[in-house]
Amino acid sequence: MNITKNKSIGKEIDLGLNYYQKEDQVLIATDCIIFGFNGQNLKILLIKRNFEPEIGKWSLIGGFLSKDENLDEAAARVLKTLTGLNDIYMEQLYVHSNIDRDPGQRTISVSYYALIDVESHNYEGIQVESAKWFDLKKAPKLIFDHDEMVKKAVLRLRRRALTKPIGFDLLPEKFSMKQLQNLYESILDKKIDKRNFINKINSLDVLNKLNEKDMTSSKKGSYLFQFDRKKYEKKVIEGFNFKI
Amino acid sequence: MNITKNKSIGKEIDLGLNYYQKEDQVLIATDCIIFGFNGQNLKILLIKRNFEPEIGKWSLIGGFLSKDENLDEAAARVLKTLTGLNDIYMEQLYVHSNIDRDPGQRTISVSYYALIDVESHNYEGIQVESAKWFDLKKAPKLIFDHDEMVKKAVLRLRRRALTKPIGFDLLPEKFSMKQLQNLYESILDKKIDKRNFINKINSLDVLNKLNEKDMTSSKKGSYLFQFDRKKYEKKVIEGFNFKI
DNA sequence: CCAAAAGTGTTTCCCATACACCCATGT
DNA sequence: ACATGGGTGTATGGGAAACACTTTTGG
Repeated sequence: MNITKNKSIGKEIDLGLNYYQKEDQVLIATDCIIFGFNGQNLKILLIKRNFEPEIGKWSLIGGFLSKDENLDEAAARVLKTLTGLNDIYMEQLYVHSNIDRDPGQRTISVSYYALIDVESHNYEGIQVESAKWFDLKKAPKLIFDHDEMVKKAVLRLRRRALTKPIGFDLLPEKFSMKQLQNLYESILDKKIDKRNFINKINSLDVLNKLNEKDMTSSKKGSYLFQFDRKKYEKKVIEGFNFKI
Repeated sequence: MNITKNKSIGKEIDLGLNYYQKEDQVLIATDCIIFGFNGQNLKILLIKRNFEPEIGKWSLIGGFLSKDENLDEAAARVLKTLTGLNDIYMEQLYVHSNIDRDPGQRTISVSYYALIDVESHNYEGIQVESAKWFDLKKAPKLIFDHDEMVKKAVLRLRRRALTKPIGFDLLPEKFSMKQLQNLYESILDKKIDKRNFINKINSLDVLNKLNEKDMTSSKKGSYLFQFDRKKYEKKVIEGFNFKI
């Protein structure tokens, strides 16, 4: 068998010349799973569609890839459009490509996920009125295959939390140990023993304890912590094993 | 700000009507990183391009997505075209989308990786003369961003080997413990203590020891093993922690 | 008899887990 | 005084890591 007779590879041979070029071109979308945290629960940012198809239903935010950008840039642009923010941590997740996933037309979507602190970006940041934070556990059903995207994102976030530190993007600059534990419990969807959690976090050595207390949560007040950026990023690179 | 004024989302509103549809459509390719194992070293299957651009250089096998299939199907078709085989384990890896990644035209490529046993598919399977197995460590420089794809695939395979059993697809049906250890050492790129490895594998309980020996490797001969499909697949689902 | 690969157990150490009481403060 | 959430340490068990000698047999 000669390679030039093969359809899948043959196309490339005729590059720039034949009908395949036009015929098989498709639209590329990117959809963003935006996770947030408010100190208590893991949240997800959704948008109510005010256009067809599926008008009135909830969906991830998304947009199409333009000729002049790569996917990372497209995802960042879409995120900026909605939240007004640059420099958000984003990671490519998965490509969804089923033929009829979008009933309107053949579209392939690359999902990205982002992590942000809800409080810092609630009113100033979110510029689209139809966008709303939902508790992850109480989120409505989404259009197309967006629920599947979210499911994959949750799994990825969970795995990430078990191998790299999480929180820099999801927590305010100063936070209590309890908030950090709430974050981990939300992501892993399980209760963690308080002492074991603190021991583990301390052994990671990525936090600086401040001489400041958060007095809103209790009468005694709870010490606030900060991530030590250098130590944190070192752990992001080398990773660890968070068995908890 | 109204969402309908937003570029990234606005496009969707005009669905089926405006120039964006044609303008921003692009070609979707899929490239396959095909890992093989011969009992000694981890291999990768490459193809020498006999067409432009980059004629004569080595590349991953790939092809374009058609209108009538999703990406998994496209990757399986491309693989079948080259190796003649169905039912190969494949996994989606990553999307590469830089604007100029393919100098010929704007193309976005979704990489997949596959695992196969080199011996079983060497002569019967590989039907393209210009395809060749390379030792992963001695592979030539590849075209475009294919080296980056391979790098990501190796990392993924490594992570997989640490959390799920590996070998069903990469080893012949019957294999020696030494071969399995060679496989792990190739993937993890480190020496493993023989006794610790055997203890670990035995504790996983996914192998059946046969009453057969491979007499080619030594005078004494080494016992052959088989994967117990059910136990193996159970471990694939539940995962484990292979610290080695 | 010797070279070459196969096969086999034990000890040590670290880390994950389980677990309960006192502290500080505002009301 | 008491209710509420904050903060702290230890004992146990299991799994990873380090480690060396005997067995088999073809040449």
